[in-house]
Amino acid sequence: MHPSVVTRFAPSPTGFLHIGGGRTALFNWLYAKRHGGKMLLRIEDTDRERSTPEAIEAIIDGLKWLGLTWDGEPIHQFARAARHAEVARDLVARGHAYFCYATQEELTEMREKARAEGKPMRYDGRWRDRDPATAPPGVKPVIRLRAPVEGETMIEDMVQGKVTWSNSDLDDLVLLRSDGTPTYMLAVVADDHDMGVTHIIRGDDHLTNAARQTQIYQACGWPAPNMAHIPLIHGPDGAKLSKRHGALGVEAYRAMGYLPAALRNYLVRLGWSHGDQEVFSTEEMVQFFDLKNVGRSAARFDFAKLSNLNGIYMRQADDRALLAAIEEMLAHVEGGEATLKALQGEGRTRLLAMMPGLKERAKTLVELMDGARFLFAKRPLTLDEKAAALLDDDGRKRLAEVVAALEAVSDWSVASTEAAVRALSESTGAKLGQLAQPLRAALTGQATSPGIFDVLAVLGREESLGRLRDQL
RNA sequence: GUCCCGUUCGUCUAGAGGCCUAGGACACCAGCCUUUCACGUUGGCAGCACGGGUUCGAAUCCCGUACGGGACGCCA
Repeated sequence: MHPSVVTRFAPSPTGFLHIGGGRTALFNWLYAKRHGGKMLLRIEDTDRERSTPEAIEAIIDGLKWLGLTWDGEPIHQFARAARHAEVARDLVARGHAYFCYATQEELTEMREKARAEGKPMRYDGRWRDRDPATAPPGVKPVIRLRAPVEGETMIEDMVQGKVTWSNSDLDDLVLLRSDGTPTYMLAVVADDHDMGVTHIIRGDDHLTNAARQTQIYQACGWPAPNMAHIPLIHGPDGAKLSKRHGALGVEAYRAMGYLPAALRNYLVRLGWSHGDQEVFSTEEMVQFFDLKNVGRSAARFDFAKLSNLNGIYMRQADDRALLAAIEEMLAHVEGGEATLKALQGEGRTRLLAMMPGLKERAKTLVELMDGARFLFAKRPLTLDEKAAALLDDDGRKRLAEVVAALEAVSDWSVASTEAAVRALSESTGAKLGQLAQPLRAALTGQATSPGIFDVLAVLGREESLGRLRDQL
């Protein structure tokens, strides 16, 4: 165990926080918490063309919603450009890097030639040992790493194990662009070093980068942090998660009515396991999380399992907390304002009262609100197909009997209405279901709902009887 | 194409040579419970990619094949 663990989540602000990034953040957060360390947040915005303030905001918003916190202020990588350039120049001064004047055309040529020969694309090192005095006029150079040409580069990855590359497969990468800005490779190494990062936990799409970054660490004379390359999350079709495959931002999951705790639980089990345990409180996750139990193969995203977990979390949730989550969801969903408005006053009271019955029957907050629609509906209700079928001639006849029985009830409650309907069932010989279903249809406009006597109680005597008479 | 990584039920996974007649969860199917739907509960279906080794013994170790994925930028 390390005395003080420092992890970091380092997204590039070119879009929202997608689900894979969310899991990477979660793993970093858990690992830091588990070891009593810190998780830093670094915005990798050195790509000035594609980085946007909106994306930064979306990422931060996403992390907050997911309940993942970081220590200190977010670090903006671009702000450290001067430091990066300094590291690059120092490397040149010490002979570990050099100026390269090759043009884009020359590079393209090299790439095509390599492809034609079936070799990996690599810069041929034409400026590696050339005298900068022979540089063509007017060409601004880049700084490239003078990478070792012989031997191997090896990393001891905490998830992938020992991984080695032949140095002959790795070329002299660019550290500093011709405009003086750092490349990702340089910036990452310099920042992780300067920030005191002890553990780099990131997607395994960075595995090959790890080799090149290791070479930079070596050139700088810095010890490389521990690394853990976690497998990616794939779409349902097994291919890389892309926008086309529904690589949604975490805020999309909020809008779909998932609870952050459920999403965290789902995400942590993608690639990580603790025996047969499926449901983890946040405390348990922190207590048990370990890189040792992270697998090496990619996982597919499965909405069915997420929904199942979400249902479990919803059923366990406190009614008021659920209401708060619903309001947060509505604030982020199109057309949510209208429902939000309906949740003032009476509507709010009704929803809260009906919550135990509703949360039992929904897997997402959206489903829950769908099932709650009848609470806000105005008379006369429009019936859906199944409800209409329940109120055929026979159904209406029974409904009339039920109405008569209920009209006799004065102290309106779950118990009293149930007693009245049960008594009717006994005296007429009708099964309870034969009375309850028409009742449900008339009261809710649907064939399914929470317990019908609960509905009666929540709606109240006047509204209930009104809705029933509307259907006679 | 080159390099790297992977492959246990449809999906997520347990499994560190005998405890495996391969376990759990989701999904699916059937039964029970029941005023509907859910919940709960009982049972069922279903998997070690393939081929060679090593070993008394392999899902577990080694090699190969196939398939999948990732990376090959003056993007991150």
